[in-house]
Amino acid sequence: MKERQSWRDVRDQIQARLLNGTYAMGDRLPRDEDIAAELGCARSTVQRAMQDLADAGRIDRRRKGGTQVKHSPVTRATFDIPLIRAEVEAKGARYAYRLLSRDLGLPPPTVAASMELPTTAQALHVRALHLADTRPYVLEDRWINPETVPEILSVDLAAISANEWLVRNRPYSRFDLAFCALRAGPEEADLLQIPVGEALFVTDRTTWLGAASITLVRQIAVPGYRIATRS
Amino acid sequence: MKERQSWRDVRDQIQARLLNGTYAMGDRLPRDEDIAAELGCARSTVQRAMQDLADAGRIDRRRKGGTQVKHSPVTRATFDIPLIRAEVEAKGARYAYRLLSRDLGLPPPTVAASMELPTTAQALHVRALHLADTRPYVLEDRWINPETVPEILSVDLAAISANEWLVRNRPYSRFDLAFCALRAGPEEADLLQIPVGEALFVTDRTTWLGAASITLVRQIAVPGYRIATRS
DNA sequence: AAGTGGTCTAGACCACTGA
DNA sequence: CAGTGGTCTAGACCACTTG
Repeated sequence: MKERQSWRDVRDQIQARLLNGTYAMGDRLPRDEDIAAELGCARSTVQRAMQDLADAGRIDRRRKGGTQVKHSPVTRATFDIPLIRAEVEAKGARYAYRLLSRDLGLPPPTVAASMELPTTAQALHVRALHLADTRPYVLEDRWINPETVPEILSVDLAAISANEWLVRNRPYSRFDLAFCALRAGPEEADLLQIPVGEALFVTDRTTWLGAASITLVRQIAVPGYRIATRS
Repeated sequence: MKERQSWRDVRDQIQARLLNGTYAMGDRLPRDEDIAAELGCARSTVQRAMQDLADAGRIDRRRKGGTQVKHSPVTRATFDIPLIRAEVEAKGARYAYRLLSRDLGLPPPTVAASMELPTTAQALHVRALHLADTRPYVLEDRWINPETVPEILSVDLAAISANEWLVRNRPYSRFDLAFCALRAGPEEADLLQIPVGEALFVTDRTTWLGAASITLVRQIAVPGYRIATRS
């Protein structure tokens, strides 16, 4: 008779109560132990379910203070950011890559600051174009920290993209990511073969190995590019 | 002497091995039980740590198949999407809201399809402007399913934004979210008080209550808008 | 059929924090 | 200082998947 309950079942039951108003906004929920007794499972199962709801931003939990329904639930969304090669191939197109430039030099102050480089430190500046079926797809502008990744200086970046080399050879421990929109200037328009003034989707990323920056990259996608939560 | 280990400690130790090459790409890791014995903790602690690494897209786990280091780690990023009011106020600006239009009518086919509405079903169409210190900040174009949320028809949407009313009165159980970039046409330019052709950051969201759609909304932000992973 | 991850349980103790 | 969430442990059994 007694059904076995997974923590996901418990979470769904509690979520149903959040939705149907049994637990309304601002309410304090019963103690985990009481809910466990009511639902006929162990307290740790309730705890796991509650942790999930808290991670999703729907409840607040505090020791001694108990569990409360949030007044303004935060919307928290997770995106998978694929390798560009994988993304292109998933669309059934042929992936190609073209190195535009590769120079060792002094990065601009904003870049140096984002990567936490000394002001006198040089970095490897790489510009490249990713193509889908010979049509431009993403324009990439990257700085690489040669202190963290000295091997990169001897890699043939015309043969393999910096992105893929890094992913395969230098796993990161942490990264920052941001999205914004950018108006195409003459240079972007020329390289992406689009009219000046088109709206472009931009991804900025900095990756770190411990406290040391690995690379900072701006990827500029063609008009129409779109990124969605994974279903 | 024996330190107590949290699953986060265990995760960090395993991650260190992924970074320093002890476990290289494609390698198979020892069984959870062996790692637990080696690190001096319970198997469930290792299991929790491994689950976290798997969630982050760095390892693959299969029953009987064991745990393997991924060849192409997936980058998985989490964003907090705030209420616009909260976002504006967090920047120290005064939030205001202006209703532009409110009509019951037949949504265009793309909207009806996204919301899974019957082709003959009417929906509430709301257009509104969010302002920061009297300057336009976000332009919102929204369709609301009156089957799911009949009360919305009698709400004074000039007094409270549909967004906030929904958040406070009709929690969702699921949502889809997508980002893209859009070139400002004459209408957006006029309403946001910007030049035609500026690049705008667009957020599209559909929310659901169970299998029924609640609302579909497109939010168009002023130039310079940026969204970043939470640190 | 056997090996490995997935999860639950019961109990214990810890760590906050509000009264 | 007492109440509540946070986490660990040891053991058990389940579920998948590979050989």
